[in-house]
Amino acid sequence: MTIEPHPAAELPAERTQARRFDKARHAQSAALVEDYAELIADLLASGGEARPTDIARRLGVSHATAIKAIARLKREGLATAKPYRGVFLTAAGERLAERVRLRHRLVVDILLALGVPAEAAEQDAEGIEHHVSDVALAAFERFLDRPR
Amino acid sequence: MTIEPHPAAELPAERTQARRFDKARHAQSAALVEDYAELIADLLASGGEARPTDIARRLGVSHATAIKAIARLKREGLATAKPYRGVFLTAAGERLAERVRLRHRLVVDILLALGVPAEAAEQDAEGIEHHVSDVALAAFERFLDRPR
DNA sequence: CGCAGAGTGTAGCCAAGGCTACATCATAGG
DNA sequence: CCTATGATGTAGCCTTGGCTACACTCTGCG
Repeated sequence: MTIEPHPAAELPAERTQARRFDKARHAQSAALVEDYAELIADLLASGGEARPTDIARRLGVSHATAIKAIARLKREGLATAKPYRGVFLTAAGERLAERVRLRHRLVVDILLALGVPAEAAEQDAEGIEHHVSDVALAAFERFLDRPR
Repeated sequence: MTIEPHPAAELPAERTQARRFDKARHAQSAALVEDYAELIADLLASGGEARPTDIARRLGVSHATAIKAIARLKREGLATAKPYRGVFLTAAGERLAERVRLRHRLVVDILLALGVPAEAAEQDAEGIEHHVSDVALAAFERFLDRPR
């Protein structure tokens, strides 16, 4: 019975921890949009075209799943797509993609700097990047700039 | 092997990337179980008791949600709980909790070593820890052991 | 020119992980 | 001892992100 059921006894530590988990859950929701934006930007840059099937194949999901996600990007004003034409990013979408791309690189570089093998670094970065705060990113940059 | 829609055109890079996303999605699913196991272990260690309501409050979810998750832990052989008694961990559950605890600490320590402020380190670790591979953890350990 | 087949889109299903609302249990105080 | 109240458990709903199945376009080639 460590916990008081009373009102005033709300431990701040408890609330802090709860808020942390809450943020982590929210980050998880943003991750999908970020991944799509980054991938679409990548496809547009390299191949010149971003088609739902390509996106789906790269992400390892069905094309239907990709199309649903693309619809979400459109709803959020990040992408545009007319039926049977490719997908494109709005200005906001490109800004997001760029931020994500930079963050991804930075996370990979940090992992490499810590001695993580390249393949593992790429793999882990895919999951980690969505949970790195701006504050941490800034720290990463400082760390890489000023080498050991 | 999975289904090739068209034989020769399957780029390995594409499959590699798809597999990475797939792993990240799987990690996300394991995260919930890990968080609960760690928290239950923590409550048992400090308070001596892990009650659904406490768990829910700490994680910032409703007690019903916590109870559902606890049921999952039971299904997976990680926890035991009899109605209206607290929750306990099986041997497997404790092993998991211990691994998670160590990993959490290691991630926080790495973030601190990189110059991330303490509060941000704790926050970010909550999300990051579930995506750090064993290979990366080993690298983190080496990095911390041999100080710059 | 027309059509086969790949690409695209739609519909409907599922599981997971949230929630609220309600019902049941356990227990501490009066 | 018995009841009020907080803790616990159950039911049912919602949303998200997967999937398959099916229908519709587009287009290159015969």
